[in-house]
Amino acid sequence: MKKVFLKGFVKINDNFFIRTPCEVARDLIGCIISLDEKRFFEILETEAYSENDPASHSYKGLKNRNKSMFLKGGSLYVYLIYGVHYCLNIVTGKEGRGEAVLIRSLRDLDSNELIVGPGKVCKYLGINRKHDGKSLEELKIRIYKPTDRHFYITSTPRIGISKGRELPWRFLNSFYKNKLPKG
DNA sequence: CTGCGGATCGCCT
DNA sequence: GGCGATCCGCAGA
Repeated sequence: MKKVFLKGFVKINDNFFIRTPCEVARDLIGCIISLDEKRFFEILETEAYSENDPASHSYKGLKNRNKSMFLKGGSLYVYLIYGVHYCLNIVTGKEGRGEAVLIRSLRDLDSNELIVGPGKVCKYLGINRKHDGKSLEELKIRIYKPTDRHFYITSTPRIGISKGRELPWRFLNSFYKNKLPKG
């Protein structure tokens, strides 16, 4: 049992994801995520995407490829990028909003290893197309929130996009700033 | 029906 | 810093 990591953390409640993607993305920094209650990861870096946002997959409305992004908050939107890597998003807001938060990097609480980049995040967590459209609840994925923050949060433009650069919708734990991509 | 391009990564120079 | 890998939904014809 690695529950020792959860001292000072509480399980998030159902309404956590029923907020704007920016609020959720910011609030996820410093949270602990676990798929199996064996391995625990601190979320270091996230990005917010919304429907009225040219960088977002939901920008042009509901399509077959982005339909999971329009599910209710707490659902997963997992897509394959460049035919090679998966990217993990957690949907926010009410059903039909087309908003989500991309998980960009983690810290393995066992090894202290940093897992930097959304493709690597999915590789480490074992996230793939089978997770797309499922909810955190049905997958038994737990997220815990710190009761007190002991770090600062930086926001920057998002990584790897051509449109929507002016929006500071990337959030990261300032302590790891120089180990993460520049914004 | 076809061609394009993407919320990336790792290896090469 | 540049490029190739490798998939597939969608825009355009």
